[in-house]
Amino acid sequence: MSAVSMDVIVSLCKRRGFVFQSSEIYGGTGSCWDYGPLGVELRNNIKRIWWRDFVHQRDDMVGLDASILMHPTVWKASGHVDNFTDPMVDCRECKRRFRADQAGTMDWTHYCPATKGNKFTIKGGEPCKHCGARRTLCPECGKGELTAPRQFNLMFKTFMGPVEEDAALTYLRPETAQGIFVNFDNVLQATRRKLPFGIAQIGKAFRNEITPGNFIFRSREFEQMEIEFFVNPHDRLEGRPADEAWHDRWIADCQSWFTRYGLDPANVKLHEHLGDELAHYSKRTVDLLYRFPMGWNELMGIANRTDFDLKQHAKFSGKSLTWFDEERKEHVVPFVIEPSAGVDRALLAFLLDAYREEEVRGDKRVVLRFHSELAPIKIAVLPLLKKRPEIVAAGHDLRHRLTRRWLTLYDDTAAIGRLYRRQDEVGTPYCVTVDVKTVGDPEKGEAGDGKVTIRERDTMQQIRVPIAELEHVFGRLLDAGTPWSEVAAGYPRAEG
RNA sequence: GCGGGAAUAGCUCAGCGGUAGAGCGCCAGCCUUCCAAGCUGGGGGUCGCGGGUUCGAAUCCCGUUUCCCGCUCCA
Repeated sequence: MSAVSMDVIVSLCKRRGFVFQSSEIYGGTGSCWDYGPLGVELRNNIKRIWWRDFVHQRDDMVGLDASILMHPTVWKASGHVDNFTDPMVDCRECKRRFRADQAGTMDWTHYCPATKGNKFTIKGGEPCKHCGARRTLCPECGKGELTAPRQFNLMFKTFMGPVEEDAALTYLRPETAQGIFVNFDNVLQATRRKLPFGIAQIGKAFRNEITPGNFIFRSREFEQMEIEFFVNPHDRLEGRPADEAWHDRWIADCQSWFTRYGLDPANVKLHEHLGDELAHYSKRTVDLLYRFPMGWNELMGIANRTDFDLKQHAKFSGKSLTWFDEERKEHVVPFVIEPSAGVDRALLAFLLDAYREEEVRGDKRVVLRFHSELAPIKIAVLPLLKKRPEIVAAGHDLRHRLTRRWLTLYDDTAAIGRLYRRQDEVGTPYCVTVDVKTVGDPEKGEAGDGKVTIRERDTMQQIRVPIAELEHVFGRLLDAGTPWSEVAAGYPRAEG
């Protein structure tokens, strides 16, 4: 289990402006959430580094931003209209709920009239050996009748066109993937790519989940970061079919991405989908699970979708969706490896994993130990004394200079200890403090030394740095990723 | 959908028939030269919503909405 409960995180998120419940003044809704001033920064940081690491810094990836509303046939071709549903039945007695398609094949409990009502558990869809009856009642309790199957379609219907009766019925996309598949040929033509290559997209998706909940873990409107990586299945790589080898590479890359930005490896594990769990299109799917407060749950999935989607769209559209292999002189329908991550789930995992309660001089300190790339605010400029106009002016000046490169905040509304704790609680990695020595004291005829104190969040160590070197120092810390200990070693410690 | 719990200040909660409270946080001022110090003052809630009972309802009753936990489900 994560060390922190969900309630504590939900409360912190609201109090400090990370996440608000949608439409809260109207009573709210558990299936949608709004990101506040800090939440939107955190969220943008996650998306930015994901895009940077998986799109910009690789030479086999390009990006895409497809529209949310698409031609309705897309969803017929993809299988969502037919398959993105779960007919459910409920037992009237024991209230358990089953998927209608599974209820008939489950082991079932039977009170056999031929044996004076003895209780048997009978395999799968088989009849009773004694009386020959087949299951008619609840497979679990054997007593209750089942309700008629109810259809849940998890896609949001909507109408394209202002007059509802005349408008085309379509759907809010339930995944961003299809926008990539239908643009496969466009991207291929526009970028002259060769296999293997990938197309990435970040965007909103919508699902009418039966049971939304667990804060932002499962909501009806969420954002995905998806990659469709196209591979020639006839190629061999590392002695294996290329799609299988690439699948393993992507699993490893995704896992290390999450741990690189802060998730404790002990809180992350892989889950291999077996048999029934596999989606209808998938050859193999591996989930990356995170240890959320409610248990191990899916952070992202990495699926081998084979050539299913491109073939479906070729069939429904009548367009050829192939890549021409110059070496083998043949048209190939690529296989697709799909790493699909949820922005909101990533954000939640990073938040949970960063959260610490520490004891400092007998007081509790709440600190979010975000990776500095994730931290919403990178630097806080704090004056030690706010009644000295020179200090305040110097602080504002620093703030404006630094914020050209890093999101920086100025705060002078409390004593320094409280200001530090406020920044700790939202994960700001560095604070810069301006004091009397910085600006000097004209009354005593003392000149300022032009130095400020930098305080690091996790160690609470402080160093004294000339203002002229601040941008260089933060460049090393925040852009180059130089460890604090190494940077701090070059400057005198300030008293704490 | 089912079962259970809950809804009172920004947060955590007390109050359970008789003028809405505490702690923390927030704001202003005083003080203060580096880790939630102190003092003074302040803002902020028609007690989820709608009915009912009552002289009087945050409190009792009914309904409703939302949230949480469990079942179920999850590309």
